[in-house]
Amino acid sequence: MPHDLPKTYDPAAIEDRWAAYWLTEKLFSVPAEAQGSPAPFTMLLPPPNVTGRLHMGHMLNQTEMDILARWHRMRGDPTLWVPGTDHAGIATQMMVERQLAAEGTSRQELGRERFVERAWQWKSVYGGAILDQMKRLGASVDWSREYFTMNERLSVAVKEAFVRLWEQGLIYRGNYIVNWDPVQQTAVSDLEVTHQERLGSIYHIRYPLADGSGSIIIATTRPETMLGDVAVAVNPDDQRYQALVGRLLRLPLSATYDGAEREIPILADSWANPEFGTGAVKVTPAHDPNDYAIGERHSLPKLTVMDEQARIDLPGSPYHGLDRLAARDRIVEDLGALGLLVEVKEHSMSIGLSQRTGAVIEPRLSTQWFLRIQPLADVAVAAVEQGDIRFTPDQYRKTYGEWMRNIHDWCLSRQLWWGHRIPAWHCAACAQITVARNTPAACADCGSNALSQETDVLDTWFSSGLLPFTVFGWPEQSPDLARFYPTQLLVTGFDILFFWVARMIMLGCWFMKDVPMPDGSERPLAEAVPFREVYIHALVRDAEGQKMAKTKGNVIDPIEMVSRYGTDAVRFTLASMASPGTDIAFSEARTEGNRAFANKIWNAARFIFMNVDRAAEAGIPVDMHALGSMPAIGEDAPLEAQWITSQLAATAAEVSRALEEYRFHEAAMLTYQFFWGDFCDWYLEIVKVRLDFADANKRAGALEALTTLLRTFEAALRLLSPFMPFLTEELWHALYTGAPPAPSIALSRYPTEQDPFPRVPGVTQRMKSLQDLIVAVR
RNA sequence: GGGCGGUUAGCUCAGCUGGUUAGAGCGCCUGCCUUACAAGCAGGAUGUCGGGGGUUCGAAUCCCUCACCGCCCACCA
Repeated sequence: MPHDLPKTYDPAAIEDRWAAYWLTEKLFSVPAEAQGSPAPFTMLLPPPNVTGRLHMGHMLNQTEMDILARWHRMRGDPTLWVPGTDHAGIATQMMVERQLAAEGTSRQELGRERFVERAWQWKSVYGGAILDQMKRLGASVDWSREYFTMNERLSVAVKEAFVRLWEQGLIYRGNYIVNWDPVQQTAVSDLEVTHQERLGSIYHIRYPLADGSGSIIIATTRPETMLGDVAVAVNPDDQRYQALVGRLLRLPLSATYDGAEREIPILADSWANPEFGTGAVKVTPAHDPNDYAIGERHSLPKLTVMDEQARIDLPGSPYHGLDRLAARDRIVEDLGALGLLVEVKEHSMSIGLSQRTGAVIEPRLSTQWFLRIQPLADVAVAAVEQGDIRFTPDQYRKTYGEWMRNIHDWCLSRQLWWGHRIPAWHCAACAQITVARNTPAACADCGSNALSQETDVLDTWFSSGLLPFTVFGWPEQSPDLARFYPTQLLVTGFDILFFWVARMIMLGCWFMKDVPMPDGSERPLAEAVPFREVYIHALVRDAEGQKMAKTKGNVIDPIEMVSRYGTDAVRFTLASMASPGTDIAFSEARTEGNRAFANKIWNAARFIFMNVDRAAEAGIPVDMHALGSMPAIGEDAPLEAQWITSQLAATAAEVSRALEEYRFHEAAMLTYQFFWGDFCDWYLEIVKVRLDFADANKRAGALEALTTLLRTFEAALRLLSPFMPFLTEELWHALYTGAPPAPSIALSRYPTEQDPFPRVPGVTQRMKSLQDLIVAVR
C-alpha cells in the first residue's frame, strides 16, 4: 500500500528506482516537431571530460541546470537539455599514457593507430561512468540526444567548420613562436599556460665587442638561451649605449658549436627597457616571444637550439643533449670560468607552466595552424554589446569584453594523437597543402597522389566551441537546428569563460549568421548567438572555504555525499548556497540539515496519509483526483486554511521571481521556510485539532480541513519538485496511491500565484495576531 | 602593471534596487519520547554588520579612504 511509508526517509530506497524510471520512460526527450508551440527552453550541458569522475563543481552545475530545466518544464515550456561528454585531448591522452606506463609500455611503442584504439576503450569505460553518475544525480536531460565530441556526426561538422574557415582565408599555417609543453611535446594556447610567481636568478653576462675595444653586459633569467642569440638590443634613447649601436659583439661560448665565436650586432629597439637590468637585452628569436618580435622588426635569423623535449640540440657542442636546466648550470659555470659572469641576483619572476602537465613552458618556434581571430572577435564583441547575449552576474560582461578586445590569433593545432585530425594533406611532390572535407585523391596543386594527412590534431576547444550548433545537426539544416537554436541559457563556471564560452560565442555567431532562419530570411545576430543568456557560477570549496585539491586531500566526492545523505539533500545544500557571484563552502553539517528537511517532508506525508486512511475508515474516502474540482478557499474557510493557501501562492510567486534571476539560494530558502516554518510548524499543528473523523458532528469540518491539507500538500510537492525531484516524485505518486494524473510530477504544473489558490488579502496580518497570541500563551 | 570580488552571530554564509526589534544552517543553553517526524517539538543566549570619514529624516545596504584576504588578466629580459 503506497500510504504505508517507513518512519524514516531512506533516499537510497527510492532514488535509483526513480532515476531508472525517468530514463526508461524517456520523460525528458523532446521531439523537434511541435511547430508553433511555445518557444523552447534549451540548454547545452557543459560536457564533462571523459577523464574520470564527476566532482562537486559538476554537481553544482547540474543541480542549477536541473532546477531551471524542471522549473521551465513545469511552467509549460518545451524544455530541452542536451547532455554529452568531451574527448578532452591532452587530458585524456595523458591518462591513457599513464595507464600504458603502468603496463610497462608507451604511446610510442604502440604507435598512433593502436594508441587511438586504447583511447577509445578508455572513453567507453570512463565516459560511461560519468554518464551513470549524471543519471544518479537525476539530471532531466534528453538522453536520446546525448553526444560525444568525437562522434562520427560531430567529426563531420568539425571538418566542415575547419574547411570553411580555411576557404574564408581565416586559417593559416606557419612557423611562429608558441607555448611549448616539453612533457606532452605539443603546442598549447595562451590560455593553457598558467603563470606562477617564483624566485629565480637573473644573470648579468658580459658580451665582448668583436674588436676587443670593450664589452656590453646583458641581463637574462634564461642564460641557456644565449646559445641561440642573434643580437643584443638597447633602447635608442639610452645614452649609455648610443655609441655602440651598429657595432658587433662576439657571442661567448658559441665557438663550442660554431667553430668560431659568432658575431652578433648591437641594435636599437624600443623594446629594451633602460630601467631594467643593464638596459641591454639579448635577442633569441627562436626561444622568446618578445625576441621573436624584435627579430621580425630587424630581419634577424631564428636559431633553434632546443629540441621538442627542451634539451639543447647543438650536435658537437658540450651542451648537446642536456636538459635546459642542466645546460643552464653548465653554461653559468663555463661563463664564470671565462670571467664573463658579472653578477647573479635573486629575481622574482612569473613563470609559465603547462596547465595540464605542470611542465615549465618553453617558448618555441614551430609550425602550427592558426585561426585569424579578429573578424570572429569583432562579431562576438558586438553580440554582447548589443545585448543579444546577457551575462549574470553582469561583471563578467566586462571581463569578457576586455579579453575579446585584446585577443590573439588562436593556435589550433596540437601535436597529439587523441583528437580531431586536421583535414589537410601534404603533397610529397610539390609540398603544397590540400585542405578538404574528404580524403583527396590527388594534390590540388600538382595532381600528385603522393599525399599524407597532417598529423596534428585540433585543440579540444575548437570542437567544443562548435557544440551549440553541431549538436543540432549543423551543417545540415536539420529540424533540430531550426527549432532549438539559439539555446536559451548556458550555465557554467568562470574558469572556462575564455576557453569555452568566448569561443562558442565567436564560432556560433560566425557560422550561424550564414544559416538562414527557418522562414528563409536572413539571420540577424540576435539569432546567430549560441545562447541568449549566460549564468556563471562560482567554485565549490570545502567547508573551510579552501579550494578543493587532491594535494590538500580535501576533495569531496559528490557521489559519496549522495550515497550518505541522498541526492535531494546534497542538491538542496548546493542550491541553498548558490548565490550569484559567491563561492560555495560546501558544508556537510548543512547537508545533514537538509537531509532532516527531506525527512520532515516525508513525515508530513506520513501524517497526511494517516489521516486520509482514518477518514476512509470512518467511511469518508477522499478521491485525490476530485480535489482539483473542489471550490477554492473562500472567506468562510478557517483562518489557517486561508492563510496557508495564501502563503503558498506568495511563495510560489517569489520562488519563480528568484529563479528568473538565478537566485537559487533564495528560491531554495523560500521553499524551506514555507514547508517547514509555515506548513509544518503552524498549519499542520492547527489543522490537527480539526481532523476528528470519529465525532460525527465534526466530520464535515474535518473533511474540509483534510481536503485543503491535501490540496496544499500536493501543490507544495510541486513547488519543491525542481529542488528535490526524487523525494517529491515518490510522495506525489504515493499521494495519488500509485495512479497519478501524469507519469511524473516533473510533467505536472508549477504552482503560480493564482494556481492552485488565489491569495486572500489581509490574511497574513490576521494570522500574525493569532501567532503572536499563541507564542505569548506558550 | 591593470581589473574584479570579499571582510555580517562560535563556524559556514544570506541580506536584491537604502526604511520598522540584522537572518539561515550547524553549534551552544533550558524544557519536552505531545500517537507525522528525537534527522523531532517548544523556548533561549550570542553580532559597536573590517577601521575611519561622508551623503541622507534614516546605511550592513550609496560615496570616499585605509587595512587585510582571495581571484582573473598581462610578452618586461
